[in-house]
Amino acid sequence: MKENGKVTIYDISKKLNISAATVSRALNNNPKISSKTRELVFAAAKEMNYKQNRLAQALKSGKSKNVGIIVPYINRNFFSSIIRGIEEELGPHGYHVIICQTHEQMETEVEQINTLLNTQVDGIFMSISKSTNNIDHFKKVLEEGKSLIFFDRKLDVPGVSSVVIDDFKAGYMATEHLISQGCKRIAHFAGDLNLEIYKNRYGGYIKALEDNGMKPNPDHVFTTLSSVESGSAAAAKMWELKEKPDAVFSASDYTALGAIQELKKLGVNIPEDFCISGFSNEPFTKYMEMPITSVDQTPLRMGKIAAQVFLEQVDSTQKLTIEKKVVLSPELMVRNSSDRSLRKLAVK
Amino acid sequence: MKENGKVTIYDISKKLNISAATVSRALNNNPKISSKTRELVFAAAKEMNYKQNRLAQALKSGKSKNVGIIVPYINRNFFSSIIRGIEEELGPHGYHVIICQTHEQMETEVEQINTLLNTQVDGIFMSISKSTNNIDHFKKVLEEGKSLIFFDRKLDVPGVSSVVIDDFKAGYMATEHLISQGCKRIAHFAGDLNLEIYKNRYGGYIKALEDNGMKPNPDHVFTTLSSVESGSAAAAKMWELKEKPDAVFSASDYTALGAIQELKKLGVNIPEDFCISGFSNEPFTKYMEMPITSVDQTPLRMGKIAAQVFLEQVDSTQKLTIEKKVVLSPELMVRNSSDRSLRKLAVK
DNA sequence: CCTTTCGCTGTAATCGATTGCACTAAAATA
DNA sequence: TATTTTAGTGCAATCGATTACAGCGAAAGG
Repeated sequence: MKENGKVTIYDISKKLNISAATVSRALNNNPKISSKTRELVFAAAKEMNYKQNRLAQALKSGKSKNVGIIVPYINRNFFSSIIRGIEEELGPHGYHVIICQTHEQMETEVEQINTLLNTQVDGIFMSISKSTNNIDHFKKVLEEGKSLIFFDRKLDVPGVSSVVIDDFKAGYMATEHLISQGCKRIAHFAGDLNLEIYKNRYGGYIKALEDNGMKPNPDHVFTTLSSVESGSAAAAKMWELKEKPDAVFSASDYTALGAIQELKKLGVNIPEDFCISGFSNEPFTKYMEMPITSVDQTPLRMGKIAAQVFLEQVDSTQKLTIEKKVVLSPELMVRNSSDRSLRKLAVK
Repeated sequence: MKENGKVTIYDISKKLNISAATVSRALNNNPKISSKTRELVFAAAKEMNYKQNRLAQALKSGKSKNVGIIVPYINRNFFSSIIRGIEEELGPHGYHVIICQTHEQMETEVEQINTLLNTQVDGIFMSISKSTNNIDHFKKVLEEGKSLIFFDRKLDVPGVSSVVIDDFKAGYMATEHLISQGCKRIAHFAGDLNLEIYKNRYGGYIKALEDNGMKPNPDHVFTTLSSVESGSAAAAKMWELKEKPDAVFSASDYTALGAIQELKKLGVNIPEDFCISGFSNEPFTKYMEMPITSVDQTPLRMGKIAAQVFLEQVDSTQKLTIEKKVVLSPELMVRNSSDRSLRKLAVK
């Protein structure tokens, strides 16, 4: 009782002179147990401060009620918001979330998956690392009968569900918005085009131009890393062009910020002479003196929906692999960096 | 072998016609096993794709190799960075981190602690919620022989280690910096003074004033919530004073930002007429057009050190409760919102 | 040649909870 | 009264890995 905080059903059974099986059944509200016994057991359990050992239960049942989440880095607003969404949706169902980071290394990713499987998680949520180019480790998860769910960054693996935003549409929306502001020569700061998400943003950008009768200009597309420095460098290069763009759709908020800083130095008026849209709706975008237009990926919602997909899968009795692909609609947050209507109103 | 991805040491023992005990010993490199057998076992394990079941091992050993982390919200840069630090330090030692959120509710906090204990975590890291006013649930953790470590927001509980920054010193440093910039009437935007951290920041502020021969003025202290709105409201009120302050040390970056926005509206020149320092070094502070001076709490380091304290405790064979209190030094990030030296140089 | 020692392996219990099956008494039915 | 239900419990195996203890064969010592 006072030993080490370790009270088991055996301790209860001894005290009550009944079998451990009866105690277990009583605690689980098994209808075969008389209400009298049940009450005795509950009273004793409370008095002795009994706590169920979830490890033992997990071992017996084969369900640990733990899920793993693997992301490149935890402390990125986008990822931590998704994690929050998953936790909030799964917590009430008795699940705990175990967090892992890959640091963008596929090697680490493989390792993390292995140890999560060893730990007997009931499922794995993840966003693949930039360097991931092989899907064997994902297949292993499925072979063990666990569900695997990709969010945001994914690869096509049969049997794996995914929750992503429509990056193509996002690119399209952002570009079209810039067009609606009267911009005629729209540039693009692209990310790593090997990643599906960046490819799609780029694709949406191109399509929006074409649909509006504008000819995409390869000189207006700059490959960048997701950093402020990379953004200002690209902006500087962009401004050396003979035919200068009058807007940029950036696949990252950081490059958008870098561009703004650089263009201000160059004396460009935003949004009068140049409009900018970023991507991700990072917290800082709305706090700037010149708030930055950006695409919100609704990470909290993404996390919650990924969790719901998982719950559907574990609840379903059918063993056959269900594969669900959810594509969420992004939301364009129009702000000063691209909103000319505010200025026009002010002029009136 | 192909059943359900479930290969156990028994499967290996059958295939090799040896006992499971031998397999277990071989896998654990027990010196009593002949190297010949060991090699056979390793070969078979690899071939059959054996994976150790950490649940079973945890149940037997009483060590789950899991730790819990409880924070108000995961998706706050400060907390997610601490979590990252803990994960990076503990991961290589074979630990997994389980994340929980309290949403600032003590009731949830108690619940989370209970389920973490049920899950047999080896230790718990946490930052208490704002509403926590009772320490019974913390005592329970110690009674079960698990180590408990507070980071940042703590309460004094015997036997509980903690890793915090020196908020008093931080308040002192920030205030003294403002004084060094020539400010004479320094205000303070305080947080909830029931929390130790805010009380200490306030204390450091007062002491710095006194040490510099300035008389603290109660009218210059405003209680705020950690939000932009609260900051601008406080700034507006502040500007109604007859004796207007010429600087503010804000206990939150968000209120600092709100103040900057409000003061700009009022036509105040920063930092020429008014200096501002925030607190937490939120990512946005350095991205602003007017980057905000702020106190960096070095959350990554805080997480890593908390993890080290934990490791020391589990490694120590002595059962006696070790209690370690680590106080880290904050770092003041001086930026434009309070740095007049830049302007003076420019004038020259 | 017999006994002791050492090296290696097997047996069985254990961690804590769950559950199919068997069993006992009381209640219902014939 | 004899027999069948039924309600309520207990027994024992199980999940997978670990480990104290026992045991066995071979080499070493007497």
